[in-house]
Amino acid sequence: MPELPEVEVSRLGITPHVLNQTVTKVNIHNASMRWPVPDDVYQLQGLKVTSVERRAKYLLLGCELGSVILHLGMSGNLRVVSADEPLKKHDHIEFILASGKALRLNDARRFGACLWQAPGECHTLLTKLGPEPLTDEFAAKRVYEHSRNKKVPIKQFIMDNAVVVGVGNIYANESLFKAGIHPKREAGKVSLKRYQQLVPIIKETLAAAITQGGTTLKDFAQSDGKPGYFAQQLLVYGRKGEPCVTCKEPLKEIRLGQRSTVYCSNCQK
DNA sequence: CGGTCTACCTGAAAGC
DNA sequence: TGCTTTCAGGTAGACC
Repeated sequence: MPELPEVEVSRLGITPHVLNQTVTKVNIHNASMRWPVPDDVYQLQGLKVTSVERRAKYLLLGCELGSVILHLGMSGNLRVVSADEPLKKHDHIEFILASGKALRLNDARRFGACLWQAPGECHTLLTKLGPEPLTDEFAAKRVYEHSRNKKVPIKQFIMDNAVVVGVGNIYANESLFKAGIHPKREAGKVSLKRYQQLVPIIKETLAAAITQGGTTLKDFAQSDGKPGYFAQQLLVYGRKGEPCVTCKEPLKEIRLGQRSTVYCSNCQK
């Protein structure tokens, strides 16, 4: 999926097309996403989109009757196209805009979601989320304290939404490499000093990826269809066996929580 | 409670 | 060449 940078790039891309636009029609071409898409989503029809926000990897399109919640899963992406453009395979949901354009959610694997949240409500999916990584709430001291007595490997720890949201497999691998921390190290045994290095690195890595338009591996595209360019800056992800950029040792790969984990055994301790 | 594992789904790539 | 297996950006929910 799109990790946080890709979702934020999507938000930035669609906002000028969607914000303050009236949604003339909602088309649900395939309602079987991760959860069935509720008919509530049709409430957006005829209303103006008054906000386009992001919480973790969720996007929220607000109107006076509530908000549509979108999640891109592993393979989802959002595109803004002319409404008369033919649908592509896996274009499951579309929001036709008064401007003549359409916002389309394409998601081959359908791990994504489209849900509804009434005004003043906070969807249960959003209530248990930890701090946003790009805010001051995500601070080394807080993460350090949260990590005490945790035996889980540091990589899985920073991918836990209760610790910090939005850090997925790519950026977890990248951040740990830059911080020189072995991905398997117990979270509870990482010192405050090392969290003080890691936390800013996570923030910088995510921020840089947003600036680059995100990471395009295969599915992800920006809302105008162009790829993101951060993949060119990946130091370890997808580079198993290739030389470490620092010491030239071949990078190793292990599996943690069934996710591919690439690191340098020489530089990461 | 904390920790681990499965399940959801399509399609590209690797393996045979 | 073609069939089979593996793997992929996520994460809720089941299970121990």
